[in-house]
Amino acid sequence: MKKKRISIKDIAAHLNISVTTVSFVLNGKSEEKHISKALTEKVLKYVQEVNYTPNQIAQSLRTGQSKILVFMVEDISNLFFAQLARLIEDLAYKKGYKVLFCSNDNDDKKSIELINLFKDRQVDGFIIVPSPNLDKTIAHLLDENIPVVLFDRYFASLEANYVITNNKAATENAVIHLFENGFRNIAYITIDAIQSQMADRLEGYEAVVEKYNIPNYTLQIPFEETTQGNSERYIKDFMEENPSIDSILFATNYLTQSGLKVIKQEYPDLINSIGIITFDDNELFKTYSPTITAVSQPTQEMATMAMSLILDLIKKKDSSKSKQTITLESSLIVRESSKKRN
Amino acid sequence: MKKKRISIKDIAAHLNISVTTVSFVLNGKSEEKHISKALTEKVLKYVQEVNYTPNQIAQSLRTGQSKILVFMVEDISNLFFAQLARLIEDLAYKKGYKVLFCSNDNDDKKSIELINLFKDRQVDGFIIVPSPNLDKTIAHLLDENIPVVLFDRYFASLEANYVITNNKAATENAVIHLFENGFRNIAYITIDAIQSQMADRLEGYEAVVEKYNIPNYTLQIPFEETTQGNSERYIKDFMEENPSIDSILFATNYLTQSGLKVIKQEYPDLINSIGIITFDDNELFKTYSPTITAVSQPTQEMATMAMSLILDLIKKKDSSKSKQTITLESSLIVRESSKKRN
DNA sequence: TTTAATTGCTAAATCGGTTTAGTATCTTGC
DNA sequence: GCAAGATACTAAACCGATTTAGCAATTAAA
Repeated sequence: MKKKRISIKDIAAHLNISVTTVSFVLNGKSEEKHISKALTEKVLKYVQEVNYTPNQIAQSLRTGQSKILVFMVEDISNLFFAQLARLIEDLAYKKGYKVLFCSNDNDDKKSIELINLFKDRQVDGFIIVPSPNLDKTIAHLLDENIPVVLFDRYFASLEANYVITNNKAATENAVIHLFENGFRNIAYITIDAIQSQMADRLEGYEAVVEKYNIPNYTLQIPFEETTQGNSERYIKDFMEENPSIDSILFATNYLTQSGLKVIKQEYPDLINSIGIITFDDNELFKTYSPTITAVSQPTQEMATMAMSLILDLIKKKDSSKSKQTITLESSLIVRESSKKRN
Repeated sequence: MKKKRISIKDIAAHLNISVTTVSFVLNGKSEEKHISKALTEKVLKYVQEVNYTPNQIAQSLRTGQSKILVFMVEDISNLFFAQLARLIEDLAYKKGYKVLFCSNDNDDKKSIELINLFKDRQVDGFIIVPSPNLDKTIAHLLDENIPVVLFDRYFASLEANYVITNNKAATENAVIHLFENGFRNIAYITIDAIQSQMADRLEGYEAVVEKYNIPNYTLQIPFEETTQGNSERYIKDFMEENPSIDSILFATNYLTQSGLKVIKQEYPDLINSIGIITFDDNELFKTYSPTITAVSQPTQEMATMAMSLILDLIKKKDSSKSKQTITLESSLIVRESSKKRN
């Protein structure tokens, strides 16, 4: 019933030659290894005929290369990461790699566990959206000469390859845009994470607010609270305490969702006048009422650069060389929500 | 510099015992294999000390088990699938499995390629959202006794395990709901796929329309057109040709997005009166204006059942037994968009 | 007291490939 | 005519685990 897979040995046996020869032919080393044209053809023909493909597990064991990459994100069900996952997937498959996706929930313990799991699988490289204190673990990986590219955030303390966006400029532009559209009481709602991407975004906001000498309304929600669905309570209280707010910049897409919910429930009329800018675009924002202005990160380039870096690292196995750091620019997709309306 | 991973051989050498013994101890077979308590302890202690974990590639090669599952969806960047991916991921990791996600774009050729890639990796099981004509390929997998669970759709022609939702009932309920809320010219916008989930949804719509003796407005957009961003043109033309339509049921979440865009652009006032129901809920629908009524599929149960089925199949290696088929019920999340307004 | 069973441990085969280090034959160059 | 080099191919080691078969010493049963 259960016909077992055909192996290289079966092929060798059937053709009455050695497995070595078959292996050489299959790996395109016929010429280099002086396998005759005739025999090469014969092998190739038979391989085709029986539809043989090598067992990658065996290949991996011998070569140490698994042709598997890991893309570790905060949460694969977050649209931003899901979109990136798709882009990375396509790029990787084109290069003969498969991708293991995983979600670390921005949790260090989970990240470390996952990384160890994957090391045991001898994955060829990691593209990691690191949790807050993962620098030590990443450093270990680098010590072991394992290809790693950090993504979306980096560690100032750690010399590593990374692909990020210019988060400070992004929030600066967003706040300036609100200011230029007449908003003067611009709130910034973010999470309390000390991670680079959030620190940079906050810095951008604070810089502009200070420069224009307008009030600083910052709400930093503890990250754990956001995952437990408590963001709305925080935002509600914040808005209650600061009734003068005329606009809000949300630092992440899930905070925007919570914010919109609070506005809908508590201040239904406000949606028509309050300034809103969100991080990370969403197709639905194009038709929302009002349409929502968004900071759009260049996902395609981010994915392309990350893949390019990781493949480079895999190629030259000594990754202790100089590190590459890539910073891409986000763009502000201006829609109705960031302009004075009515 | 590059300190290589420690292997079972190193451990055996250091403790002056055989690799066999170490392997037995590590696999908890000390008792069964009569390894003394003392030696067992010693091995365990040293293993702990050097922080050894077995090379899974080698393990896989020997045992034929990779502890990897494949979750093949249409498009991992589609929120519906991304959410499912996350659920499946969590369930799988809890059971010691990793998950390779991949997107087949509902394309048969791509599906087949992917499946072959994964067979070479000796993955332990497949959870597949199959492309239209994948039945033959799936049948081959079943012949080879490889665990497969179909997901979201199935093949009438194929006896296989699957987890789906009751799509016919879902559209029936949606159309009935619109009817009961006073809508009489209910359009149904779908793709032209002949796949079970779409066929069933269409059937549900047609059944109710016929029963209530109201006009049938069906738009079937070719699937390829949707992926190329041409849905909007189709919808626009459709609405132009059928000005009497007072409500629309969208068969997929991306069609809803296109539909909303057309309404926004071409008939901006219509959004306040037209009846709308979408397949697959989205957090933003809760705050949209109007809030959008959605057919919500029970993602958590779907994931749970799929994992449960696939693990069952893996356990009892002879999967030629009777097939399990699971049909879950969707729920209609009623919001403003499906009621008469103004 | 002898045989059988149990205890404690290990050598070697195996999974399915890749790669190193050959061997044997055939060409060349001089 | 003979050494050197090229040609055509292969045996065996290896990757790192699991597993089978079996050996030697001890204990239990007859």
